[in-house]
Amino acid sequence: MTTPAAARRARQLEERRSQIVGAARALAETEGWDAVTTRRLADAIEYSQPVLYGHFPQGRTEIVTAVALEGFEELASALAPSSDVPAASDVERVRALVTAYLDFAERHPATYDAMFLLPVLVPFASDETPAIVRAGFEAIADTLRRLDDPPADVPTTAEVFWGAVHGIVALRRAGRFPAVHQEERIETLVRLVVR
Amino acid sequence: MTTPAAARRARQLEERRSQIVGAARALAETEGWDAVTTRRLADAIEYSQPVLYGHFPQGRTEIVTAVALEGFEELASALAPSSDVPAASDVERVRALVTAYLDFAERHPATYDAMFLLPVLVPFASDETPAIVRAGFEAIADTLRRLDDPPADVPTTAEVFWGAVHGIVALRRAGRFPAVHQEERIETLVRLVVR
DNA sequence: GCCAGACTCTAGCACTGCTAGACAATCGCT
DNA sequence: AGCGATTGTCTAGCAGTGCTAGAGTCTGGC
Repeated sequence: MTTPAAARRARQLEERRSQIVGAARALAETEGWDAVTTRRLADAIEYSQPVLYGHFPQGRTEIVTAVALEGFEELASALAPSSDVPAASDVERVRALVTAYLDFAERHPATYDAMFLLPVLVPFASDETPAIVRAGFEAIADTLRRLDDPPADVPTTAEVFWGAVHGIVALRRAGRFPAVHQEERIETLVRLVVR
Repeated sequence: MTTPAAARRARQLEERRSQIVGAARALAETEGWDAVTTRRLADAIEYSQPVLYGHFPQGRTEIVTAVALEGFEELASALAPSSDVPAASDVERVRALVTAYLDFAERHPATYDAMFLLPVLVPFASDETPAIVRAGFEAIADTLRRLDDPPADVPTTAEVFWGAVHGIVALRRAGRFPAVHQEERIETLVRLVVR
């Protein structure tokens, strides 16, 4: 019994939901997550604050979560191509993977923070972990599996490798690393995994 | 012209300063940094809020910074022993380093956050970087230099290695890693660096 | 014992996330 | 077409945050 009016309303609701997520992400990328307040989000969508809670009953955290999930989707598609370039060598494939990851983190720093730093309502490392979130991990594991001399324990190696790349992003972003020498770091990391 | 009274006052001031830092750290470790509010800190030292700003003009961030600096001191002494166990093998020394680092992070999670996650008033990767902050990095670099087959570019390798260990801490702490398999991760990481 | 200066507190500002309750627009029905 | 109930939205406000101006008290050196 979905009347046309109800269908239109549902569409408008979905529209506005993605407006909220879009505004949150844009605001976070331009001014940082501290600037993403419920009042500014309400201003951005030209509604009052309580409207936000109609879409996201868990409040601000749930909005951050929505941005994070968008990010996981984009990261997965950014990493996917790296694993199946048939003509490439091991080193080239791993380098492509690392570069794609670091590029994503650098291009969308706030989104990356939502994915890996901020408190978020996604169950990680659990049975209910969304498939999209796993996809990035799988891309890393796949690349490792295709090495000429693959590691004995691929999942653990993938975790450690992922940690290493994330560590570079995190320490770099927090200013703990100098801005220069990023290429050397990439090359060093690649050579740790494949040789 | 320091009168006895002035000397006593200076001592009391120093005393109270470390009370503030101690209270901040204890509160952060037991209830998380969100619980470290200026009001609760004022309660802890039994003074009113403005007193905090007498000691730390830059406010809360400066207090977090003080905790971070304490942490860097402790991390440096935790890592120092690993590099100069003379009878040990490469693998043993690197494993000792990684284990000491991970132990520190696990025992003082909030302090670790202050050091590597939270915004802080320490200039990293600069000429004014405090010596204590550099010390941890030097411990890692030293261990690498003593390998039977040391890497060509020790500083860069130290950065990447540090990033890898930090990545494991960060992803584990944020719940992005499963709680188990930590030993396997350590062993995998050690074997990436020395073989 | 007095008085300047150091010290501390109260009270308040502007902001945060979030929500109860009043109000208005809209929809489905007769 | 117009009624009634539902849905949607807003205003106003709560309790909390970091931080600070200004009033008041206490203390040390003369």
